[in-house]
Amino acid sequence: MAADRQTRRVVQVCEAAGRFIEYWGFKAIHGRVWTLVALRAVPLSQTEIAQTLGVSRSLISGAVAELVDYGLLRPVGTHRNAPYEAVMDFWPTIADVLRTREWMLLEGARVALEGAIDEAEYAQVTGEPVLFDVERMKLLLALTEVGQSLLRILIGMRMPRGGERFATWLKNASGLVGKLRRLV
Amino acid sequence: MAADRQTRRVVQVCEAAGRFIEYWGFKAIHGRVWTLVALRAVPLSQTEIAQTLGVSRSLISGAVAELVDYGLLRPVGTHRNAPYEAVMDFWPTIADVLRTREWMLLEGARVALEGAIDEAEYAQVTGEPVLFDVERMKLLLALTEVGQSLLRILIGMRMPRGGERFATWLKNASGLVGKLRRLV
DNA sequence: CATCTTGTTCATAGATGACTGAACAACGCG
DNA sequence: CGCGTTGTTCAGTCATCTATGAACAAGATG
Repeated sequence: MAADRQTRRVVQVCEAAGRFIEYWGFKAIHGRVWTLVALRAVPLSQTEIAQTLGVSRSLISGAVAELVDYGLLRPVGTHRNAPYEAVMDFWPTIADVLRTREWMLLEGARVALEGAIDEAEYAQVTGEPVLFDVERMKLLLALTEVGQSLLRILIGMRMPRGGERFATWLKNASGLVGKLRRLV
Repeated sequence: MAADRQTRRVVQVCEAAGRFIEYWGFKAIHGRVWTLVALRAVPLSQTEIAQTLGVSRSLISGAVAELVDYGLLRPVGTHRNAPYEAVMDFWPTIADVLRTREWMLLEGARVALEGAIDEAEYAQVTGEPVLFDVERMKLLLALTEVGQSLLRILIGMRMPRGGERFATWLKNASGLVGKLRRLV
């Protein structure tokens, strides 16, 4: 049946999206669920999602709750079993993840580096043996700071307001990449 | 003892680097080992690395072999137990990882999307019911293409040749981030 | 009210991956 | 040639994470 063929193709897309997003700190199931709901023309119930993706309802239950929490899925209607639709402008969520997780990682490295540099320079003045390369530590420190600058820029990127946000944002991003090519 | 204090600080840096790099497709142990060897002023034997980081020699053996394979560590001397020094310009390795892994992920998504779009458009012409939103599929397809353009740019970024490559590259990157801020 | 469907919770199975320790191999050195 | 040191290999442990199915709760529907 033609509908089956369409569904099979889209499930393949969902799985590709899941694999992709798995690298970016989310779970694969998040990518699969969001993609399916985003691409399906009508709002979907959890049972439909589970059947289409071929996984258990319990797995979907948790994943949907988390996606709603992230602001990437939204129930359409108020009653208990309201079906879900996808929120298309996912940039705020990405930015949030960048802010919390990646920032913490960089900040942790930066603080540790500063501590190590202080310790080594203290040894330098007191004439004790310096075991580590202070120059390189300072280079790595500068690297974390460049990373944090870059993160700040990405976090600050605003989604355009108004109707078809995602399409507009995509056009923006595309133009930006073009300019970037000329810079490099 | 002062040397102990320095070492403890640096091990903290190694652990922070490990946590950070874990998000980027490498193993945490790679980050820890490379950072330690990079920051230590003299080449290190595997035994020293294991003792300093507080892990088994077997773990270090595998990690070092992989890092040498990546081109991030290099034995200094030719004899069997030659100690290791760090290769500082790691950009070629990052670019390689981006090329292989991230590219494959994007490419998989792109191919799956094209298949799904074809299937849906075929249903459209034959007058069969179209279950999915072709417009959104095309938007996601455009997104993968923007992603691939960005990847191509990053992969193409060349490390400067000559003496202190890492410092120069860092300066380049820093300037680039500054320009990027003005673009956004 | 009884029943059916839908979503949630939880204990658990299964897979994956990091890490260890012991056994082993390859030297350098007395 | 033994002996000690260093690196490698491998089986097995432990923790983590995904996913399941059964039991349960909350409505809808008859």
